[in-house]
Amino acid sequence: MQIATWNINGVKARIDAASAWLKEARPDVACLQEIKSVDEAFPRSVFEDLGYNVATHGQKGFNGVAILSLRPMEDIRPRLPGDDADEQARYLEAVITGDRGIVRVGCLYLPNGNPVDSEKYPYKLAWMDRLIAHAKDRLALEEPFVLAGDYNIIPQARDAARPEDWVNDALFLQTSRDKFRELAAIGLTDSLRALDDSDGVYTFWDYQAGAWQKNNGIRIDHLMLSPQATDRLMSVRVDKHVRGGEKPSDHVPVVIELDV
DNA sequence: ATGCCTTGTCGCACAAGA
Repeated sequence: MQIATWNINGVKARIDAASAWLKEARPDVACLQEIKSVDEAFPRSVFEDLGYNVATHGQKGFNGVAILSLRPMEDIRPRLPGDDADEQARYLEAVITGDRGIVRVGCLYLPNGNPVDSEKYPYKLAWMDRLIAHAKDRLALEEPFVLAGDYNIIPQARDAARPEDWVNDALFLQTSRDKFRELAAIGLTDSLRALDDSDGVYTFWDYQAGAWQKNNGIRIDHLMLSPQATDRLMSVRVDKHVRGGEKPSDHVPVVIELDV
């Protein structure tokens, strides 16, 4: 089963690019972030016509996540537990049954956190604490579990073309990276690093200042795996060419293959 | 040091992103 994550930066603006990639890659599951759409306005039929079941957790104007799946989804749950007052649509979970068992997929859009001297940074850290708590609960189920999304975290200096540009940024601050390391410490494996130790692997290139042309990228989109999912990990790839396409998102898809 | 670009909301520019 191929499972992908992709921050599409607006579903309405990305209908053509998303359709083209889904036709080409045909992932079994695609976790989308920043749909920037309410549920009622999400162009479901575009994806249903491509054979996908659609689950959304949207919000007006900003944020919003969706899961597309060729197979039926069960136990669909929006919202990250731990703060009923949190209005931001950043988490959606579903269970999908493959030929050799189930996989639980969490689709997340972790807060950016900039500027770091604003309320946005403590919100990011608190959201990460809730994610760690939720991941612990899910790990206790001992299922194949994939936590896929835009983490807005550069894990290490080698995950940025110009790490010196990011030292005071919420994506690379030590406090942010330490919280990401906690996810690994409780038992989640970074699927890309499990199979690919090379430098220069990026998933985001800013629209500004010719970042794509200069390959000034960062790796912030991750698929983190429970031990039961890691045991089934066959491959991982970044579909970098998508960034050079027509009217692209500033992120590209990351795709894993699990033997489930 | 800041903006560089892109998106969505309705706006007659602005917030937010990373």
